[in-house]
Amino acid sequence: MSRVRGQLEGSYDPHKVEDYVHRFWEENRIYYKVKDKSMKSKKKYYFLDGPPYPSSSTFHIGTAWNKTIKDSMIRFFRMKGYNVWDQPGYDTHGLPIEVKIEKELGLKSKKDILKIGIDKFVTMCMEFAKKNVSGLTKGFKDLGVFMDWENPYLTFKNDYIESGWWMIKRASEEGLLERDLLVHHWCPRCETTLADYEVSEYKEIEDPSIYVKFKVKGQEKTYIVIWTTTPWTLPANAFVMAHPEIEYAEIKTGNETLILSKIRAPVILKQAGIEDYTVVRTFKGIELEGLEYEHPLEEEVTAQKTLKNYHKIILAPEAVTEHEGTGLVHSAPGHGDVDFEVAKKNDVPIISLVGDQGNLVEDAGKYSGLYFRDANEYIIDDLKKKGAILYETRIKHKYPVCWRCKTPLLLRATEQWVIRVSKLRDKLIREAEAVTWQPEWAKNRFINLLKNVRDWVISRQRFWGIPLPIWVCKKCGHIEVIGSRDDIKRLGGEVPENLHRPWIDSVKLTCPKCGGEMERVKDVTDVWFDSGISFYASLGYPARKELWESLKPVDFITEGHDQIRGWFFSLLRSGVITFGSKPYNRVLVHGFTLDEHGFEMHKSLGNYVEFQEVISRMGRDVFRWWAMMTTTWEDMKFSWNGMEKVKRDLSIVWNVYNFALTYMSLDSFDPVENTVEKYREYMKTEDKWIISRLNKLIRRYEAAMYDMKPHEAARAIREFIIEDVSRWYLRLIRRRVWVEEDTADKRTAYAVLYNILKNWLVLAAPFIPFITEKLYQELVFKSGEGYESVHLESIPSYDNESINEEIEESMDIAKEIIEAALAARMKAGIKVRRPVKKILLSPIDTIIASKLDPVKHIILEMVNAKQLEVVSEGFIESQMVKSVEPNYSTIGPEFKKKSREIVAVIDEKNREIANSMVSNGFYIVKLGGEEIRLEPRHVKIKAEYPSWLSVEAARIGLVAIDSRLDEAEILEGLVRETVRRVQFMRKEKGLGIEDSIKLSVITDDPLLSKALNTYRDYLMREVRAIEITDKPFEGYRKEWDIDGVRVVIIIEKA
RNA sequence: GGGCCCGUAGCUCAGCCAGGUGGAGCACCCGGCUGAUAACCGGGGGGUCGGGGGUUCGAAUCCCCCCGGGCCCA
Repeated sequence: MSRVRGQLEGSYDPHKVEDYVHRFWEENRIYYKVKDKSMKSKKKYYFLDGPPYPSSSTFHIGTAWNKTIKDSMIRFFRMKGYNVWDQPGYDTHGLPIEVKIEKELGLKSKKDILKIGIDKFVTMCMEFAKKNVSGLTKGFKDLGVFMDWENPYLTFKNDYIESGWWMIKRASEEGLLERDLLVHHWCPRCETTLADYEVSEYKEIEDPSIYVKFKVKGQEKTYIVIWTTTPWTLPANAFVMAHPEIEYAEIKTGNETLILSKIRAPVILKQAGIEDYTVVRTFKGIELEGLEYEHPLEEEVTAQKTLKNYHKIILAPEAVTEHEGTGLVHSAPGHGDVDFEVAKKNDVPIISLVGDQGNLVEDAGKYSGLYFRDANEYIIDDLKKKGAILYETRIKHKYPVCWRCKTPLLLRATEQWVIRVSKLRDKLIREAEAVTWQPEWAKNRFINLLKNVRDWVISRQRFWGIPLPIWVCKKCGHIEVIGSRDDIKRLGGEVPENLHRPWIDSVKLTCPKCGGEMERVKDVTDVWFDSGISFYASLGYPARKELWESLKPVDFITEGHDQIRGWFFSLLRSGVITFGSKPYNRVLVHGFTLDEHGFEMHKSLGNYVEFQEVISRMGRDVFRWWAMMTTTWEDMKFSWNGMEKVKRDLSIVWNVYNFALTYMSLDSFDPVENTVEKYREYMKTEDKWIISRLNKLIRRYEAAMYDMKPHEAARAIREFIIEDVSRWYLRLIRRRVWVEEDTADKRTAYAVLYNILKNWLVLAAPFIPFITEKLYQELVFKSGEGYESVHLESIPSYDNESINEEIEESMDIAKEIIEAALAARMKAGIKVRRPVKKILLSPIDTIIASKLDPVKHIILEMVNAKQLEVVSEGFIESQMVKSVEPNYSTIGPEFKKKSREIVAVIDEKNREIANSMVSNGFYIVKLGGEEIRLEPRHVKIKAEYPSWLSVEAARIGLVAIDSRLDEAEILEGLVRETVRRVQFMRKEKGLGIEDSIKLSVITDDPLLSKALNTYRDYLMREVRAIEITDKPFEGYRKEWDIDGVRVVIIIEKA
């Protein structure tokens, strides 16, 4: 037989609960059972984890939020009957880990790495990643995240690398893969290119700022003026850029003519100390197109032999502004990104005159061998000698430096491998349009990014990453892109045990074209490559096809809004390259975690909070529920205060279940036997009401979860358990469950309470898995029903029939009336324990009166009144008593000496005067035979309710309490005061609620004696007394004062 | 410099999409209740709804500009 027999010890202690639940899950292998159940379903749900980067073994609060959102969603869909794919992942390659290892080993440059050996370096990177992966996994498990932690996808695994190769092969098959010369930031000390996202650090640095004259070809003493802060790029100058719309000026200074921006000219000339000049003419930049010039260093620089053929003005609005410079921009396509783009469009050769270590190359002629920044002074010197400098100064500005060694970077053209993603732009946009985004604005933001999509440079000159699967024939230059380990074998290569560098570097293939030896390109891929392919690579595709075939496409992903440009984009890009379609269907964007004031959390700012501290101060459920209640896609301001609130809420939840358990256990309530259906006919309004509320909750909750608004679901479950159950339903059924006898009414309350509490646990389980498990064990599983774990339950479906709008409306009205009536009682100074005779209600609408019937008993009990009377509109107001006060400021001046007597009359005949003023508008005072007419201006008319009527205005009308107490009410009040005191003493003595007592109440007060007599049975039942006397006996004795009446109470356990 | 998001009571946040007398919790003060009790309920004070302008009979809500914070890009 099943019956409730659970117990909760003490008050809510998150750590005790969570430790217990962790042990329970562990010992009973609950995760595996949940997973087994889920796997039996045919409804697939492919969730894909955005892999965190394991640069440390602990995580940020934001990461905890991220995983909590995922866990809650996964748990919901499992409990909804889906077969959820829940593999977590880690993004393990890349520079950040390389740097950590370099620091650990004290390495300063790329050369140092080569010195100790790539094999040793890469092995250490892998060990470092593994160590942190296991640390992070431990933390996520601790947070209660139910994912497949035994089988995470790790991007450094051979299988994963092989899946990556396949995509590059696909890109190559689609004609998207190319080797190209590209301008990128370069660190001359580390000897490597830096990806855009790595160029993030800037330093205040001093540089020359020079205005240089280039002589216009075929015109005497006429010059265009350019401005630069990097004189070392001048040897590589190819052309000059101008803006077609900007106004330029031709200016005569002495015997020279200068051409530059009209707006900038006065500023620059003033700086240069030239005051005597005339503006010959002004014109639009478009007129400058094609104007040829001579470079002042044509003789010094070897490369200028080629470049001089391109020296002319090219229109390039994207490169020119009027805010600084001269409106004419010197362009060195090998050392500037815009320059590079413009050069390509105009078929200008890309010539870079700086080598790997930052020294100018042979083609730089006179300057070859100089370090690029040192070359500045020599170049300026030469320009001066040639009279090519208009003006020279120095400026301080922000200049990008290497984030590792702080060396100033330079822009340089190098050969890189590129995937021509820009060719896929339209397809990317079309596919992105078909994705469901929450919130809506994320989609717009995403599409806008796609409109400006750029080609993808995938090669990096690094070590710890997926090696580029590209081999080049040393003999004929033929290129082979490898898509798998089998491809290596096919081309006569031997597959190394570890596919990373350096082992893969020594794999030689045989050229299928000429039979020559092929060598691998030394590069690895951009880190974004790794996580972007996770949608299929995590499943082992294409080596193993079935899994991806059966799971595709991804049903749900969620990450922070920085990943709109990051992972969401790289996934889509990879999806379109490989399969020509979007890899995911639904995206939920979440916010960032900021400090209490809305600023970024940073260890250096001192506002960083360790997640471990959150766990130890608040507990896992507290954090989870708090985080899940903040609007998912907005930034979350960290708040201890906010979590305190949630902790309190959880403590209320604990108390609610404790209440239920206490009484149900006491009465051996059998939840299997006593179902809600069985007691439907006994249900009172409050029962039907809470069931209606529950079904509405389920409806709202389910809609929110399917709509990817988990915060709405998390808030809804709070609202229900705190407001509807704890603050209302429980108060209403208290008296029903306190009854000692086994009544249908009590069983009905139990059946309903059990039902809503059990269902609530199931709904809340995805968010707060620990406390719900504990309470489920106590309330449900120990009662001999349900499943082994709450997480094996199914989300209940709602029943429209049970949603009863009429009852909910009635209850809302009842709440209003009760609230107003209690306020009215307070004004009258009558404690709730003392019954009152009557509540008067004067509703604003007759419909309200018609809805009172089902809730009348609730109103009467909560207000402790005997009667509820609906009165007509205006009735309560009509009870008002009018009175007047003399208005001295009018009486005095008008009546002078008679004033005193008139005031006396006003005082004496107050009511009469007031009524006359209201009905006639005046009052005649007879004073010593004289008739004096009092006008309204002489008095202040006041209207007040009589003292026995206490009135409170509510939205639904006026509510009043008739506070005149008869003896009957007084007696009853006295008994309730006595009951209260006995209960207090029982509690003090530590008696259980089921214990019976012997009771003595001794008093001299005749009224109390009478009360005790009259309500003897009631008193005995309330305090579970089996005997009552007015004689003293040995027991727990206490003297009390009940509103001035002395009474001695003695109790003893029977 | 550009795009997107956020700004509401001392604090944390609903309300904004769909315009109609600004809400909740915490904290503070006052009162009550009492076998959920280190809990709970009621009342009170507390607001230029970031600032300014516009649309409208009416704006926290819609539009524009500015300020502060966040993300992404240049």
